[in-house]
Amino acid sequence: MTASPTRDALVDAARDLFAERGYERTTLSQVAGAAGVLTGSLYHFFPSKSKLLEAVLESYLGGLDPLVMAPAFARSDDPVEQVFEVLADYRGRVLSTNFAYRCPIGSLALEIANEDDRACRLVDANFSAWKAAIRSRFELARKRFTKDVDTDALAALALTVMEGAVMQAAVQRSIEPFDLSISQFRNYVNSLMKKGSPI
Amino acid sequence: MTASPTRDALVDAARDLFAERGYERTTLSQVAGAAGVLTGSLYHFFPSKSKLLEAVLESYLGGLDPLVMAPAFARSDDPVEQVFEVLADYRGRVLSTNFAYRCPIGSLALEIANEDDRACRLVDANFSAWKAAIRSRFELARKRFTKDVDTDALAALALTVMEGAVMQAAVQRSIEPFDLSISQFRNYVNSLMKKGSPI
DNA sequence: GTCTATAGGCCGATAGAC
DNA sequence: GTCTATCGGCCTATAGAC
Repeated sequence: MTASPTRDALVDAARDLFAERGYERTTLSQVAGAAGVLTGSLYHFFPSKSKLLEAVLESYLGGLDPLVMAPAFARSDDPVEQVFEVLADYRGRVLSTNFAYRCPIGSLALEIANEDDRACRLVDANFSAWKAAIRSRFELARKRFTKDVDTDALAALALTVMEGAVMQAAVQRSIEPFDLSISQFRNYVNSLMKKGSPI
Repeated sequence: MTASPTRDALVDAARDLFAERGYERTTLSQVAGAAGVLTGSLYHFFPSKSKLLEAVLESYLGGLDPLVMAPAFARSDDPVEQVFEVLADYRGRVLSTNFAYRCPIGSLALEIANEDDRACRLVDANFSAWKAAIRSRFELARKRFTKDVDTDALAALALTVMEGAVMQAAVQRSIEPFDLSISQFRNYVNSLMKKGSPI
């Protein structure tokens, strides 16, 4: 809401700590400390830990297009390939964190489901926006599919595959299950496309 | 290890509470209370909360075949259909819990990753056993696939799809993203099989 | 093996000076 | 808006009687 450097620093710190350690394990004094203030100041901006979580989820929503989609889309002119560039970026996050990466939205989703309705709705908004961005790519490629493709279902599967693949890579501390899953998804998308217009 | 009614009750209670509320949100007095004892007794069997978590994950491992795979496998003689019966059971859990169901192993995976090495390895063991059971079904159907199918990759994708689909259903409080994802997975598996031997 | 009782610490949140 | 100081509570874990 308000543009305040302290507020921004608090949200940034909370976002990083929630992603690294989870919501419940992160204490407000850790958040305040990482932002360079004390908890008294934190409560000036956020009346509760839960409201801070909502601000973090809103920040993810705002960062989706500029930080997740746009950089991947920029690396290819082929809309279908753009989808796989997004997935390739997740692969890069898994590797660059030495398999510590977990999707922060997915992790929060499972941690707070049935506990925090407002936050859950914001997770839903993040998922919906993610799928809408991916779906738009498949829509652009509609002419190259052999049949009428359900781009809604394809986008849901893309998110499903990303979440499941990232989760398995983290547990196994190996990129193998990620690559196996994505390669199968690619096979499937290829199977839907006319020959001569491979991805 | 030791067969003790109290110990069993503690593990059962912990399993249910961890699944419902997560590991961090569950307190040991809740676990003890649900098992009908006090925390002093809990510490007779488990020297720490982390060791109780390990016992829970071992109990999931022991329950995988009799509770997850066998009932689904029993409903069909077709090994490929058996895979989809397993997924259908997850669908049933999502619906019967009014969308509160989240895969307890996947939830623990994301909650404890990078926090508890021993527990993480047990999550890995659960995932590996799940994939091995599914892979064995695809192996039994090997003759019906058109090409040499990578059953390892297919099993990894099956777990990926289950985890991602269950997660989305919980967030969206709707079965739609689950069904969309599974229907796409079924399309893919069908596309790998010889015509005249559909699932 | 189960109990009572409690240690010791950290947490979310608040009050109020500046 | 940021600080100091602290409340009240709950947590994991322990000690020791029975």
